Amino acid sequence: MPKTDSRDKTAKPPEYLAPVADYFKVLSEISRLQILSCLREGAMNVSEIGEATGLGQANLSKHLKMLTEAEILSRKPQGVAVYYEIQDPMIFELCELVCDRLYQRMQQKAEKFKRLSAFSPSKK
Amino acid sequence: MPKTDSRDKTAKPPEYLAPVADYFKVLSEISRLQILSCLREGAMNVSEIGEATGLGQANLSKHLKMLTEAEILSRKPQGVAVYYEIQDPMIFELCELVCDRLYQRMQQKAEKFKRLSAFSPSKK
DNA sequence: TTGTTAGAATACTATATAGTTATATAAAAT
DNA sequence: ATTTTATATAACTATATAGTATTCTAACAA
Repeated sequence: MPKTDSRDKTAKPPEYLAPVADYFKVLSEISRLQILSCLREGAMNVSEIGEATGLGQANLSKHLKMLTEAEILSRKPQGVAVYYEIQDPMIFELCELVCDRLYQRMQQKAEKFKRLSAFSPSKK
Repeated sequence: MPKTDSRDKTAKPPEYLAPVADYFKVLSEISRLQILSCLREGAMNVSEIGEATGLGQANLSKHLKMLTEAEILSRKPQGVAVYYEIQDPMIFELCELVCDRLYQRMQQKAEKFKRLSAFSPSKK
């Protein structure tokens, strides 16, 4: 019996990955991150979000729909206005993880640059 | 002096959100998640990844390039083959957070369905 | 009722990108 | 040197989607 690599080299079927990919896709657009960013402070109605982000009305409406369907935001009509608020704060965990990591990387690159740059005094 | 809402209603400038959006975008495609999924077990070369995922060679090569440029994978040529491996395991934290949450939601929906479905005995 | 306002929906355009085919490169084998 | 093999790159097509202009709906106000 030939000794073979015991790892499962077959990837998981893509169907199971689709919901995860879809979730990340919602978070992969600047406009939607802008919306989430300004809703951190609490609920806002569409007009307010529009002012805060500078997004056009129809465009904003579409993004809000996506975020709501992803169950990231919840939708609360109040008279003629509609308030949106964060329904799942986990997104901020995700964003912070990514932000922190990107920051670390920048720091590391800056450090490396400092150590190796041509005009720094070389360490002896 | 009018008492105004003290919240900062101005969203952060989009430039600062772009790197975060870009990062999530890398994780927002099934094919790339497939690649990451099968690299959990350790380094693999391109052919192996191709077999495991069923992705076409050129397509796979492009995805690997993206993942490498995002500093998620690292690239190790070995003779004529090129091995890729996870460089930043943080992605698995992210994926797990999302997976767990999606699972919770499904469970909650199942529970709700069970409690409310027309043919269950109604609680007295 | 009529008008006004907030938000959603529709239709359209422009751009980005996943996948594919074909070609290029470069290491190893002959 | 030539061939073979592994990977990368370039060119192309097809699809998805962000943004915008426009229309629709529904709540409230006059």
